[in-house]
Amino acid sequence: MIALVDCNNFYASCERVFNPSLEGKPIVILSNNDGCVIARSDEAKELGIKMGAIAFMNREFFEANGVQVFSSNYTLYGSLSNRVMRKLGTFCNNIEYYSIDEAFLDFSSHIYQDLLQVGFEMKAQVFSEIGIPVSVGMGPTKTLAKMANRFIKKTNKQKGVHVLDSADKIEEVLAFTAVADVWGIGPQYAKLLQQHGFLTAADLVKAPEEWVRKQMSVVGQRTLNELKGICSIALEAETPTKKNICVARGFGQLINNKPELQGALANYVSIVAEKLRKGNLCTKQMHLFVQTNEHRTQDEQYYRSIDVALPVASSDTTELLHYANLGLDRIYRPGINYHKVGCMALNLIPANQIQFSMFDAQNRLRKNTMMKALDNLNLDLGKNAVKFATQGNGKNWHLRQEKCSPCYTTRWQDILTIQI
DNA sequence: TCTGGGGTCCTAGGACCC
DNA sequence: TCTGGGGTCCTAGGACCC
Repeated sequence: MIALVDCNNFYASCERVFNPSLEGKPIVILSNNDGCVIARSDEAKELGIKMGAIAFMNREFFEANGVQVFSSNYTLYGSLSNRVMRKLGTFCNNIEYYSIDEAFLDFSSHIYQDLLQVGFEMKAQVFSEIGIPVSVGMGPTKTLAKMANRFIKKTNKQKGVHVLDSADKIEEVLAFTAVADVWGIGPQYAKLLQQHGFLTAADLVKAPEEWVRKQMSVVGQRTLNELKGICSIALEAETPTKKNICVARGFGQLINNKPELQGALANYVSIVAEKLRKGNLCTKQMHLFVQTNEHRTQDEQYYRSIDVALPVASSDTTELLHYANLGLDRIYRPGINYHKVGCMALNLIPANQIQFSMFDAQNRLRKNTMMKALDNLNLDLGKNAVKFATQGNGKNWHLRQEKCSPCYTTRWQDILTIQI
C-alpha cells in the first residue's frame, strides 16, 4: 500500500503556524513580484478567489473582504516542510519527498495491522508537533493514493484519511474523479479524453490500451495501468541527481540598460553556482536568456537566448560570471524594455568526475578553496553577505515583495517573542 | 523509372508536475 | 505601475555513422 501525505493549503497553513490571529481568516499567498495568487486558505477559496488571480486587479476585493495577503516566503515554507518530512520519515523507511508539501510513503514492507490508524496517527502528530494540517490517501499505486487523498479532501476534510483497501472503494473514487483531475492528465489530454467520451477516471479505466498508447504515449499508458492497480510509476526514495539548474526571475521594474541587466544576471548566475556547489555538481554549458514583458503590448517584444559552452566543467562563480557576460554581450540589444533574465546550467556532472583540459590556465584547487570560504561566510553571515562586485546593488530588478512574513525559524532577529 | 538498411546521438518542442 | 518559477519525461526528426 502506498500513501500520499499532502499538507492542506500548505503556504497558508505555514503563515498561520506562528500567527494564530490568522485562524479562520481568508489568506492568499502571492507569486514572486506579488504578481498573482499561488495559494489560498479554505476561506479564500470560499470567497471565490481563483488560483492565478491577478493581485493588482483584486486589491479592492481583498480589502473589502478582509483577505490577508502575503508575499511568498520560501525560506519559511522550506523550513517547515523539512520538519514535516522528518516527522513522516519516522513512520516509514521508504519515502519519496515528492514536493515541498507532499510525500509518498511505501508501506508494503511494513507490518502495520491497521493502515487507517497509521494515517490518523501521522495526521495527528504532524499537526500537534509542527502545526501543519495534512491529508492522507492510500492506495495500491501512487496514482490511486493521490486520488484517495483528493477524494477525502473534497468529501470529508475533517476526517482527512482515506484508504482504498477494497475494490468497492476504488470504484467509488474512480467514479468520483473527473478525468482532468487524474494525476498525470493535464489540460491537453483532458480535452482529448472528453472529446472521446471519457469523462471520469472510471470511464478511462475502460479505454482500449492501444488507443491510449497511441494518443498519449507511454506516459498515458502508465497512468492507465496505475488506475487499474498495476504499479507503473516507481517510488523514488533516492533523490535523483539534478540534470538542470535554472534561476530566472522577472524584475520588480523594467530594465532598459546593460549594467543593470548584467547586475541581475550576475545575481542569478551566482545563485546557480551556489546550488551547483551545494549538490557537488559542475556545469559544462550555460543557457542564458533575456525577454520582455509579453503583457505590455505597447512595448517592442524581444526574446533571445544563447548557449555558452565552458572549456572545463565548473561551479566557480567567477568563471560562470565571466562566460555569462560574454553570452549576454551577444544577446543584449539596446533600446529594449527588459522584464526578465535567466540562467540555466545544463550538462551537469559530479564535481569529482571533471575532465580537465591540458591547456587549462586556471588554478582550480585554489579557486575551489575560495568558493568554499565564500559559501561558509554566507552561511554564517546570511544570504549574500559576501558577493561579487558585478552583482551590483540594483534596485530595479529586485523582487517586489511588499508583504513578506518574518522568517520565524531561520533568522535570529525574526524569532517570535511572547509577552507573558 | 530510380534512391540501402540499420543504428546512435542530439535537439526542439510538447506534455506534464508542484 | 502591476500577470510566477523551477523542474521532468517523451517523441519526432535531423545529422551522422558504417
